[in-house]
Amino acid sequence: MASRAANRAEEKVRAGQEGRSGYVLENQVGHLLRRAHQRHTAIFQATVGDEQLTPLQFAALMRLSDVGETSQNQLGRLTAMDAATMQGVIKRLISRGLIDRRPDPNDRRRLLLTLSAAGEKMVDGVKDIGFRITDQTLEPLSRGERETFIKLLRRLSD
Amino acid sequence: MASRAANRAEEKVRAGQEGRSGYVLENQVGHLLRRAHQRHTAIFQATVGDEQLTPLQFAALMRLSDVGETSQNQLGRLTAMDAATMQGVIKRLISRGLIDRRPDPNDRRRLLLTLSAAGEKMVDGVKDIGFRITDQTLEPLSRGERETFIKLLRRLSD
DNA sequence: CCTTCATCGTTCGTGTACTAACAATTTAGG
DNA sequence: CCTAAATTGTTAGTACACGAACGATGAAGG
Repeated sequence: MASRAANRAEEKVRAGQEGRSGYVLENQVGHLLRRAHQRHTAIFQATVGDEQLTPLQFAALMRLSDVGETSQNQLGRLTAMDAATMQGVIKRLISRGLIDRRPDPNDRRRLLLTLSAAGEKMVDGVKDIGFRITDQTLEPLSRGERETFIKLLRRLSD
Repeated sequence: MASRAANRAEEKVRAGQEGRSGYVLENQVGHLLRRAHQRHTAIFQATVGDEQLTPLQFAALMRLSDVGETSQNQLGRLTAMDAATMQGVIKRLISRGLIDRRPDPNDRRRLLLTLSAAGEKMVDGVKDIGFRITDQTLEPLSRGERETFIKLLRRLSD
């Protein structure tokens, strides 16, 4: 085993007690948001299973299915992704044949995105999985708590 | 301007209405967690200012200040970081002279970490900033709502 | 017109985040 | 005691995340 001193510190930390600094990481929103997001990502990966979609790829596909044809930047805005991030996500989806891209005839700066046939099929297949993932993530809360939580969380994410 | 159709879709999405898929991204916890985390990170960067610390570097320093000397993996457990992630965070903190590292005399696999003098000074300087960041992140909520939110969030992050 | 300003998509650099594999240890069990 | 299992830290690979800078284009104004 490690050192006894370190173990004592670890137990103290697990119990949420403060150390020298008076700064308890477990009480800070940032830390909790990060951990909750980590947990959700793990659930996502496990539930989405064989489809091998990441959360962002999933969001982009669902959104594209909703709005039809759009430009890359616009899809980024609709999914809260940076233009640089979007670029990578789209690149991977195109290379997997789930999205088609063509130049906008009315604006030569733009690239218009649409779901390919395979993309449409993918969306149909995973739509329900999305709800299951949300359910599993919220599983520790009661029905009423879930509503409260979502309502508050939404106000912290605008 | 872009196409009218795309704009109509964008407005619809902003209003939280559903599209073809019946899957409203804005109602899914994962998406909201991601956005709230994004917002927090932005607040963190803006508030921490000149110190140039990232959230993870901040967490590692505060934790190390609490527990004193520990190994890398153990510090990772105490801050909810993967061993591979921890490795990178520590590498950067060492290269900035905020952390010292020495081999554990009782276990030759381990590396023991401590705050350097500069690290101690950094911790003293940024401790208060941490609370200010938490406050600013929770600013959209009332005092009672904040408590509720943290309590629920903690249950979703274990 | 034509010049200023904004937008589009890309690339680079830095920093999470996690899986998988690895060599070097240490620990546990027979 | 000795082998099998677990732990420690590292690396490689993939995927977000964002600031900053870029060239190309488009829009608005005088």
